[in-house]
Amino acid sequence: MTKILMVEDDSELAEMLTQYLLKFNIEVTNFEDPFLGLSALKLKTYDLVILDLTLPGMDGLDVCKAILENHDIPIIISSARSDISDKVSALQLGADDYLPKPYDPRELEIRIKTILRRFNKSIKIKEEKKIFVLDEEKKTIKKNNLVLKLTAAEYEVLSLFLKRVDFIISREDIFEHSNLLNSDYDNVGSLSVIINRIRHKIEENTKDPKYLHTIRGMGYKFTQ
Amino acid sequence: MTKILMVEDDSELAEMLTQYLLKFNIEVTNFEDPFLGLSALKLKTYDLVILDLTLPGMDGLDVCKAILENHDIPIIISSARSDISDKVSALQLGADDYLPKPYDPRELEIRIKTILRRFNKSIKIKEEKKIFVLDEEKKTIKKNNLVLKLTAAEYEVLSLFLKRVDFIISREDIFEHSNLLNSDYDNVGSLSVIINRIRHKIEENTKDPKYLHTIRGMGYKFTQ
DNA sequence: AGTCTTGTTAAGACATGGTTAAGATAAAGT
DNA sequence: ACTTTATCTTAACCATGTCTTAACAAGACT
Repeated sequence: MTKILMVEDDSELAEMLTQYLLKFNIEVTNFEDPFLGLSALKLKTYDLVILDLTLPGMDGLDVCKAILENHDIPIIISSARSDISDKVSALQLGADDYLPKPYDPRELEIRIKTILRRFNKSIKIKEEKKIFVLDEEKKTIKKNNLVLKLTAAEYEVLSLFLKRVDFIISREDIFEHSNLLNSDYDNVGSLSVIINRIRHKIEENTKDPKYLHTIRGMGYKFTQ
Repeated sequence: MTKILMVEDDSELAEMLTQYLLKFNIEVTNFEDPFLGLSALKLKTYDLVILDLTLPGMDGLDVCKAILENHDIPIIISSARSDISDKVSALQLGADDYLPKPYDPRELEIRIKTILRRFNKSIKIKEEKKIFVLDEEKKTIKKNNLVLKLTAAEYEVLSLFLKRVDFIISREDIFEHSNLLNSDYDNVGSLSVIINRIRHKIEENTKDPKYLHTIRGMGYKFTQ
């Protein structure tokens, strides 16, 4: 379920939006006071913030700034002020979208989804730092920036896996693509020995491999 | 090319708009009679509908409703009636925009583009909402973006269900389409065991399945 | 000779698919 | 409402084929 923190002093509007977004499995928690909202952000994890700029007696842009400084979370600014400069400064500050009031709840819904999709992708990219790096020129494979000590045959096999991450590779395929290994398709036994040796060099727990998986009846599969 | 179906009884206005939009690679087909328009919608695929509310002798809102009930297509309402309640009910009904006549063709053009962009996005969101995704190349099935740990037989069966979502599949069919399972049509018992094992891997509550349903006397049915 | 690498073998660990039987559930009959 | 019957579920168990792995042998290179 998507959790949204809203800062909106118009409680009627807040209630309406909460009800509307609930239909799309989006849970909204509203805070009429921006400082309460800020402290709530520290206590719970939210996916997105909807922030009303036209707050009584204070500058919403300052709140926006405070949130961005302390949290890595997307923000949608909504505002009754039709001042174009507000829009510009909000986006410059790092807000993800700007909705001039009044707006259609569906519009808000769509923007939320768009932003979350975008945001989740960028999170994925962050996580996608590769653990294993193949250098074909130097004929080395690094794990966490450390060069693995591999024999020629082990390198051949592991590099094949690295070139086809997430794909199932049959034992036959491995023999075909490796000129080192004795290409008798019969000696499947020797391959599992090599796999075993690779595992001992790259896995923490050989019995429950994290990277080099056995796909029974089909072959092996490497996952980063 | 974008195809638009228009329902407008002012043929002069219709012709003007058609000419104008053609410049932007938008093809407009106009129907002066809304019922002709409705049946045309069933025959051809359009990207968007522009509907005039002020139709002679009938309520345009009913037409709007009829379209929305039968088609997943964005609608722009145009109307000479400056009644605010018309606008509200049109949008509540599910129309995407409301243009009071008279309007600038350029305005129409911008709205069309905005709506189509938005609509395409929301279609994408729908697609991304698929909980189960089958990757036949990698031989994996993901639930909520997480690869399920399935045995060969389990994969065979579940992938068959994913290819025929919402259809009832008989036990016999499952045996026919799976080369893994012992194809004695007698050992139906083993199949329910496999189904049971799949359920344990994909359902939260095995006793009350959300996805893999039993259709007593007929077989099973998978629902996303 | 000594070290390193690859292949062979065999024991046994393991996963998987099938079997069974008891129990749960739903539909039909009374 | 109740019993009966057919159907489906599910846990436990087993047979089987597959995979792992240690130990050793053979060869290659230094």
